[in-house]
Amino acid sequence: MTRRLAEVAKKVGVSEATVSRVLNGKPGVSDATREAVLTALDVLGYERPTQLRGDRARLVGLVLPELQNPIFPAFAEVVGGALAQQGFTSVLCTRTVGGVSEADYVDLLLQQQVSGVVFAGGLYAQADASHGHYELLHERKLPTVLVNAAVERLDFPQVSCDDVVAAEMALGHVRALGHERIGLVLGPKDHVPSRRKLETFQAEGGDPELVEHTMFSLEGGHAAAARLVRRGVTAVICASDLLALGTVRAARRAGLSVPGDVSVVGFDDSALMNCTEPPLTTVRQPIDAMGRAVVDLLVAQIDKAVVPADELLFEPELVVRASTARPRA
Amino acid sequence: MTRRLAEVAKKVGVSEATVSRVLNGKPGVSDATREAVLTALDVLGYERPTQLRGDRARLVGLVLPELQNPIFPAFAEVVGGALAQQGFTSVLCTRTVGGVSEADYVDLLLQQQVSGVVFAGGLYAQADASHGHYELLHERKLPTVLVNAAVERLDFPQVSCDDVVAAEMALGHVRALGHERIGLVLGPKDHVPSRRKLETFQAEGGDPELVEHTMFSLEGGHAAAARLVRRGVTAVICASDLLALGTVRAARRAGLSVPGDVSVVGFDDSALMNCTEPPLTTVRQPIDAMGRAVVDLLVAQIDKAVVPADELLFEPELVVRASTARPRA
DNA sequence: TAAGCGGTTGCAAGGACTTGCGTTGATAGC
DNA sequence: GCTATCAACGCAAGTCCTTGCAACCGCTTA
Repeated sequence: MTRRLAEVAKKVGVSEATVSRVLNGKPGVSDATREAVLTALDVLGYERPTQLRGDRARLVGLVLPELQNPIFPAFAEVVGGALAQQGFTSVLCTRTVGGVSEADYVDLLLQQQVSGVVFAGGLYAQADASHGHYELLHERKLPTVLVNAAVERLDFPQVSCDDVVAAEMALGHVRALGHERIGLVLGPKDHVPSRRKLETFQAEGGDPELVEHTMFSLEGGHAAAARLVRRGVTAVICASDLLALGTVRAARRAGLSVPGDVSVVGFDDSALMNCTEPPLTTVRQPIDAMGRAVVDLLVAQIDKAVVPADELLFEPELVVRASTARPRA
Repeated sequence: MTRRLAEVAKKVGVSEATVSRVLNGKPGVSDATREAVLTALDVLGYERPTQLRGDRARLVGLVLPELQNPIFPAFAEVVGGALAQQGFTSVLCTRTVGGVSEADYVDLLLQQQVSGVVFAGGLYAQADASHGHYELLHERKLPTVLVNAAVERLDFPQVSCDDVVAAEMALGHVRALGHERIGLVLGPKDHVPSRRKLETFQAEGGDPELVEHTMFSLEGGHAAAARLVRRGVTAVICASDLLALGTVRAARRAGLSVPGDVSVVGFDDSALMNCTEPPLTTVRQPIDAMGRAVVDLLVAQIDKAVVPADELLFEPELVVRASTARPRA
């Protein structure tokens, strides 16, 4: 970058002093000259100083694990919209196959000078995964909010859907219908919300033999539920709607009808779940309220307010549709 | 920023020379010292030079209009995954209610020094909207690919699903079943893919009286289809799966069955459309192939290759499920 | 133990950038 | 037509940053 000022000055036909003033936003330069200098800077391939790029860089990182499950795009829309109203722009980062790790995204977001970061259903949810990058955020004092999981050691504010209540609701619903042999399809073993649902399931007397862990996808649900169906469950509670749809498919593949032979309960109430066959009974996460809480917590931190590193628990809501019914007598 | 080097040097306990070397990425500094200097820089609130932020800033902007329609998150996953394999990180930008405009996103992405931009179903699709920001991209010679629309005046490479073939397939399918009174539910009037479908519909002898424009949402489809149903159509072709689901709902609200009384054809074949009631007959966009083509075109541009500003047309595929049938005699 | 060697760091000269001040030129007022 | 005024800009001194060179340190080798 030797002789940057000299080169630009020569190109524009002004003195180095003038170029220097433009680059530092100093007064005493006409608009026309300022514009000419900046243009020459771009033409010559130099980078403009940050403050001249307009300081609209009010960016917030939004880190999601995937986009397949419709709950994540839906959540991104809620949070993105609420942030936009506060004058922030959200940058959506998704881990994809063969893609970028969460730690990489944290590096990236730090480099981009984001004002804050929101993690939803990310690695942090997996208790066994590396947490080094969270500590990095903590050191840098970057405003952060975690959604639907807990990292106990770190002091981040958290927003979650109450998994205990969710599991109780689902279990209570199918038991009230008369089911006794009830299966549970969960995400990976180190996924905290799944772990919490499992604990509640067992505390409420659910059969630990009828619990399956799998990946969060329709196919994963299919495989896990197939095992449960073979063991004669009459109801299956799932940790996501996609798992529930996989469960419906597994039951049908086994020649059973839903809800005639097997009742299925989902979790999330993501979009279109009232258009499915059968319309899915599910436990709704209040993502609107949660999203707004996330943004409030984040903006408060950005405004230097002291935010307690508590976990805000939101009450889910049971949405009864047509995938659950009384068991066959 | 007076005495930056001196201040940092004093804090770390080294000479200004060493700090200078670190800031310029020069060799001859131990890793420990380098780290200490960078940490001090952060602590003192100075900004790291761009090249030290890891030159992994191989960012690509991915601008989508919304995330409600599952086709957009799906597309984002395909493109994001393919980009990740090439070592790029995608930044997903979504316009949301009360949110950021496409022009704002372009500014933002330029500021973040992205390597390229992909627009899908964005403003550019709307022929009447402002295109100033596309010209800006063109001036800066920033690699850009447009998906599913045309901006004739600008020389951007484009990747699209062939709307002519899509409309012919859908129309041919319902006509082969014996339908004659066929409605068409499209997006906004200035949405280019909708416009192309309309032209094909008319060229193939479709009735212009049975065409409705609406917003791209389930509710929009419901409202538009309700008007068509009142006019006695026996089949409805829709410009997206969400519109099709809205159409199914409108038909049922009118006391008609699908496909018994009304056949419905969607467009996109987004996820879960085989789980709906009824499973939706739809025209599949080959988003995998399209996504890979987008990435190829973009990476070629980034690698300074000359890419023709053509429109690559991808053939859609008719997926017949259970929302279409012969009309009642 | 001393010499050799490679990696790390400070010194200081030289170069790049900044800034106070003076000059220029345009405009307006007398 | 003359001059006061002021914005815009260049000059050059001063400040800050960069870099070649040499000193230093720890390690290996004779």
